[in-house]
Amino acid sequence: MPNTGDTGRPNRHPTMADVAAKVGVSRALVSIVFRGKEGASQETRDRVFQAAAELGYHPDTAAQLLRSHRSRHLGVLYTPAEPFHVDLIEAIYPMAEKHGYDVVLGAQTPTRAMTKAVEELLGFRTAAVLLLGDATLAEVTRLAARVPLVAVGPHLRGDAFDTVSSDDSRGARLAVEHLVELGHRHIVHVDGGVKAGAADRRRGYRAVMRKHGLPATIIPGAYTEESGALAARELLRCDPLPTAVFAGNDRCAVGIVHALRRFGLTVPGDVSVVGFDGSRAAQLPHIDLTTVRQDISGTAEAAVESAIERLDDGRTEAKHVIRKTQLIVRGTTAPPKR
Amino acid sequence: MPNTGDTGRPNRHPTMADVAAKVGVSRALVSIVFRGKEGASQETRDRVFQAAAELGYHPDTAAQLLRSHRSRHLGVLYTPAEPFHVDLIEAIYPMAEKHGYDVVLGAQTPTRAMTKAVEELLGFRTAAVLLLGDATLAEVTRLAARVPLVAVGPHLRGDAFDTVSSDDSRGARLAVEHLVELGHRHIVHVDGGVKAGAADRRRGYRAVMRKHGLPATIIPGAYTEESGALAARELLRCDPLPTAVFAGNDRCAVGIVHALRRFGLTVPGDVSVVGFDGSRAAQLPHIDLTTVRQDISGTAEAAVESAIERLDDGRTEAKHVIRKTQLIVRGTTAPPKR
DNA sequence: CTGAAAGCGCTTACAG
DNA sequence: CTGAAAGCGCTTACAG
Repeated sequence: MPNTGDTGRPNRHPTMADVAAKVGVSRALVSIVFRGKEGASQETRDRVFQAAAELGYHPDTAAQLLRSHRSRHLGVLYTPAEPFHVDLIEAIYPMAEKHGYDVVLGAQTPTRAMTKAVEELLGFRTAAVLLLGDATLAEVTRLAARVPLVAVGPHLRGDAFDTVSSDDSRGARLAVEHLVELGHRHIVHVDGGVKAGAADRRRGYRAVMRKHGLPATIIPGAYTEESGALAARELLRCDPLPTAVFAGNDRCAVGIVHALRRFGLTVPGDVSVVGFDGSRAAQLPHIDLTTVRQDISGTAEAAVESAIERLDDGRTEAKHVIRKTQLIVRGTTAPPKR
Repeated sequence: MPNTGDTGRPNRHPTMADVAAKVGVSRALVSIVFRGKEGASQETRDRVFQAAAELGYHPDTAAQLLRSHRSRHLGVLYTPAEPFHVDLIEAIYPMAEKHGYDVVLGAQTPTRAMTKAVEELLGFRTAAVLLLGDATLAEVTRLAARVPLVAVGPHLRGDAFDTVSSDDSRGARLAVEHLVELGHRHIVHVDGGVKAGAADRRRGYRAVMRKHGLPATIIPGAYTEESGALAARELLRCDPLPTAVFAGNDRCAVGIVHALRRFGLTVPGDVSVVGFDGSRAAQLPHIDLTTVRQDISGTAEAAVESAIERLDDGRTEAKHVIRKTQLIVRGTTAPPKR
């Protein structure tokens, strides 16, 4: 018995030829209709889309990519567990769409190194790659030799890739000046170690403290809630207790706030806390965190546009964009009671 | 002047032919080496990989997919902003890899509906789709007609798709029994509305309360921190104040804990709180949430294996897996003081 | 191992 | 609008 070809499996996708046959036109015409090119009457377009819908036809992305030799995909390398990255990719999607690009996500997870995620993206021949988060100059340079690259976050310079970063130093100064203006003199910084922007935030903190003749105290931290909770324990060992803390980022700040409250202290009554990022978590009503907001949609916009300029406008010189930061005063800062 | 073909752009990817030419072998042999098939000596393999590395060659996924007519990609539809989904995808990656599959992420965001993400995944011709989170029976059934489908989370039944869900009802009973055993009599449930598992968790709560002759009180909620914070305000209006709360999920529980502490109450001193999910957030030291853990890695494993069975073993009957839940007693529950 | 060949599902000119 | 044709970068037999 000959095989009928019907395996009963739902994954035999219809092709352009099926649609063409059903409508009674050429495959080329179907292609034209689906790409929205001129050369087909409105009536034909309607019939083609109608037939496609009935058949459940959708173009094969792999075939389109292969033949057109022109990817309309932006690869985005990100860490799913990083809330700030999630905020960024949610902003990247509409920006990419505006320019006619799709987004392909490359996830970096505990079991999946950056290199693995990169190879996957390059395997899909994405037109460009947006790299969120930390990366060394060597990594970025190597990647940029293979694909147009925009690094989002790290303060790196190079003429083979673009970057979009925030004015972390200025943001830190805004945060600390705010605390000083409220009357705080004993302000501690829980830093972000070697993570993106951490050095500049430290610098900004130190500069303001020096300017006001105040002693700088830095507790080593990281950009996580755990590190904030840990730092809070350190804080409690200080005598006298600092009246304010400038955290390396929002996640760290949230950890600090919760740990302090758990230990029976009030925020901002006993201790004021400022974060950094302006993440969604900071906005939650039970957190209501005073923070330095990075311009997330502006960053997403600049990153996508940098990629588009290289892709569609032929720009080849590097471009390094720095987005402004903004102090958002909310409920975790107040004048010191002591 | 003829165009040399060198545009100065870094995105002219080398092909298999380039590698073959460099090594001095046929393209077919390079293909064999890259797919790890037999038919090439160890020495040839080394030379091929060496040349590929020097050229920066990586196979074109689109071309492989197109020609082999056999996708080794699992599409995963998820919501980046949902921490529980992030925990799941991090577990899905290694499981998929174990079976020789790659993962393609389809993101559902505020600006990007599920249908859009689905079309993208189908455009890539992923071999199967794992659907995380909420979906209606109609949606799931329609999708399952086009691609082998595993729905993770929703308590749906159908013979066109597989599901993996948790024993939410039993989990809820474990949580509430725990509170009753501690001596609580006034236990409120902040529910998850129409979200996945919410109905079963409500049922479990009601069953235990009824069994012990206790009055059931349900505050309408959602699976978010905001809803928890909101519910905490409701709670404070209760007279007398309930001594324990069973939250619809961990995010909601975290919102409740924080809001209560912010209002000056202690957890578990004044109020005990139990969550649901066993998410990473619940484990954080400053939260230390008592919760009902869903078997995340077991769920990921079952979901991937269900897909693999349809793909590689030809299974066509539906399979509905229910994973056990487990009570994890941590620091947010204690005997009532009142 | 080689080498020629076919073909996956498309896009892209091109003559009619 | 059609129709035949070439080709994207691969995989997959197949004869040698």
